[in-house]
Amino acid sequence: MTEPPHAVDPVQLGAYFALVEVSDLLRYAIEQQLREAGGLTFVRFQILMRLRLSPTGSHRMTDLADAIVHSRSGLTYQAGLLEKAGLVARAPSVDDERGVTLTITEAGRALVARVLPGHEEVVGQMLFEPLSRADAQRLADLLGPVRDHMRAAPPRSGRARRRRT
Amino acid sequence: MTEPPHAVDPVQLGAYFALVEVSDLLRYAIEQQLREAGGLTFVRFQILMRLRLSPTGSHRMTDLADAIVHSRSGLTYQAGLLEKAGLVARAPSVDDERGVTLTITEAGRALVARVLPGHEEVVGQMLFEPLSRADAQRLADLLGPVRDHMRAAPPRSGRARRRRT
DNA sequence: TCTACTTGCTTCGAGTTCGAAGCATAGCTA
DNA sequence: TAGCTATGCTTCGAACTCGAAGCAAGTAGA
Repeated sequence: MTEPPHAVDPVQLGAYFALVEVSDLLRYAIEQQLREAGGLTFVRFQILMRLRLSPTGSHRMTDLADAIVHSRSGLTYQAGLLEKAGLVARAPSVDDERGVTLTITEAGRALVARVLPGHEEVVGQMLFEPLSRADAQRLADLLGPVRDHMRAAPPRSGRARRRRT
Repeated sequence: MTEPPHAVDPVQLGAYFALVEVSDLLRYAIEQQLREAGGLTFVRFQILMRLRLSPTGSHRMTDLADAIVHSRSGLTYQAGLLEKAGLVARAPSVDDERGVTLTITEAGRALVARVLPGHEEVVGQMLFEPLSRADAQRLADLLGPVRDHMRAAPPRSGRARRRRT
């Protein structure tokens, strides 16, 4: 006799609830700050950040969608808005005519530079004020492997993972 | 001379990014399961769960909105859907004529009972498979205080917190 | 190289979210 | 108790999200 495969015990339940609440509250606070500071949403901010962190300042649409855990159609929409605002440039990918490569513009970099300090302040206050440096390290050590596991594992047993459209 | 008040160091950044990714990936997996198992969204599931966990099976709208970190207008919308589906009942609060109390119905309880095993399985697989029991305890111990801090603290220095509408 | 399958992105429609504004009830202060 | 402010919820419009379907370009096998 073995245990049911993936029952959730009370401790796990507490961790799960706390995780959901913390991420929702954090996201809400972040959205407020970004909106006041630069008229950005969190999704758009994440796109700009990912582009900015890239050495080339660019990413393919699909890679970006996976990175920020967003549907491809939703990313198309957001890319359109960012392009219209002059914050990114869209161009067909060089090696694959189907692909679209997004590149952050100077205006995009400037906007990120403008909102980033306030963003860090919110994250610092909301998430890290109650955590010591060692706590932050522990949190990263716990969640890093979880993220890798989630990215690797097929979400439902057996069946193939459907990619988002 | 003191440090900048809330700069984010690389370790914190890693924890922050992992937290955002983990919660997004988890939410996506949960949404899939709930939809397949019972035509529910995560928001509706959270509402039903909160009601079910209450001794009375009821909650006021505002309390519910705060609990699940949702706008009041959004909750009104969802409550309407749940009521139409016969999963909750809406009634004016007894002690405050303005208030609305949501109560889970038997059909609501039945639906929760039906989708909960699969839900726990997804959470167990996605979130807790890479974590030992001690890890889960550590995660809860880290995130619990963070949640309490977020719920207590005014999000922006000085200014009064605007409540969601 | 023709055909069939895959992949990358966009378009589309339906559903969901939010904040602002509106309305009704409560509560407080003079 | 009259009037002011605060609170609880809903309505409304605009914005955003998703999956399905569609189209174009790559890829692999005969």
